[in-house]
Amino acid sequence: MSFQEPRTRIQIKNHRAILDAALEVFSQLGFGAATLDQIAKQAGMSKPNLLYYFPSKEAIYLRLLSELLETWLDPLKEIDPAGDPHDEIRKYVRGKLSMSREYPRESRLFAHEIMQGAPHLLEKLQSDLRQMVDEKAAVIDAWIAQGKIAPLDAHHLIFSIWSMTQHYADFAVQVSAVLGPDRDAFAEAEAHLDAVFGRMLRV
Amino acid sequence: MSFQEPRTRIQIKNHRAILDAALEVFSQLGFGAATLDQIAKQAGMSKPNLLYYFPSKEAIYLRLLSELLETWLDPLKEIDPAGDPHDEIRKYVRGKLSMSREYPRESRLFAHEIMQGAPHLLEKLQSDLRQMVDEKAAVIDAWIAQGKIAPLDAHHLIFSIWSMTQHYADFAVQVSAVLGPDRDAFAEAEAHLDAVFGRMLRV
DNA sequence: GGCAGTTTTGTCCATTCGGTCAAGATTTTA
DNA sequence: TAAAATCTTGACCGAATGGACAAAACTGCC
Repeated sequence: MSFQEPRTRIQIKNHRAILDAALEVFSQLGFGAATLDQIAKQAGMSKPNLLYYFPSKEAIYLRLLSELLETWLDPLKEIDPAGDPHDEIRKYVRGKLSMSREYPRESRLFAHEIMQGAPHLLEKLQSDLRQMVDEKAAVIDAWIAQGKIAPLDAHHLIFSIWSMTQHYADFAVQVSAVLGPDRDAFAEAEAHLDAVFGRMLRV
Repeated sequence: MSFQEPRTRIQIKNHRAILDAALEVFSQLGFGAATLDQIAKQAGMSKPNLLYYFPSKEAIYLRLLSELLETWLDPLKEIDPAGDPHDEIRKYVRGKLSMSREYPRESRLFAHEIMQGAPHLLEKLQSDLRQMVDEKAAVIDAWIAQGKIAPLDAHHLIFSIWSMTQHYADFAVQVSAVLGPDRDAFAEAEAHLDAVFGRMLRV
């Protein structure tokens, strides 16, 4: 038996432990290379017990993905067409960078899924994500038409924000290898990205 | 028996076929999730035959990685301290974007390795890569000190170039899902990045 | 304290994994 | 053309994998 909705105290605790452990393992190895034994060990329980709460490895993965996509889109939704263009975009950049710092595992899980061709997510990307991006790109285009920010391709501007911010989560190992152990990558990144987007958007 | 250096015509052909097939499979699934059967099938030969040319799965992977790192660093090496700062940096950006377009599999292979903690590459990153980046960052800092380009953190500027260009290879599926099938992501990216770095570097 | 329901795990299973080996097929060489 | 060297593969191995199952341990309730 497995559970659509955890009810008892124990179920809630173990559900959380499993999803957290699975996030840890999947985000490092990707779906294919991760094993149930690793996840069970990380969650501090036996493999059969883990399968008492979730019907399969894929079910755990899908649960993580579906929870993730919403969280991932939230900062984009908050871009306010009525706000100050520079503030709104820089707020979005800061929000995405914060997510890379606070939720690097989620970022890497997402990156693994995309790099493998997004087998479980492609449809959502083509519908939900595309619609949201188109909508916000239209807002940016309107700001450009009003001369409030510099003329840039709105879709690619969004890609640039995604890539520069997620880089600090997905490639954290490389970043710290290059910067050395004494520099605070995220603190520096915040100042850097503030400067970069300030220059980029100024008319 | 396996071969340090392929000699005969057949060895050369099969070596190439195996490395190409392995690149295809590893770049999509990462090392752990890829299987020798998949690689052998992709290379059009039996698994034992594949293992006649390489001693192990890891040996194939390591060969790919070691060839890759040099290729990957080459464009950075070509930044010329004596050249025009704007030209040199924009040439580098264009070079990296071209590599994402022409060698997306190599880009994704590298990304997989880094995201898993760079188990086979960490030392090289901390020595070779770090040294090369420090060297070129010093060149950029000198340009900034001379007032030739805008004052930005040189290391993070390099990270920004890496992330924005590699994004079009590593997240190609997402990019095309968002842009739709009719837009040419790479052509647009070239114009976009030209505009972005033009604005970013202008004093 | 005892009973029903819940939670946990030891044991097992079929499949797939990376890799071996010996025998056969093919190519090269003399 | 025939021996020598190279190339190829079917059959196989032990280990690890995702998952099944039934028995045991634990929990909450009367």
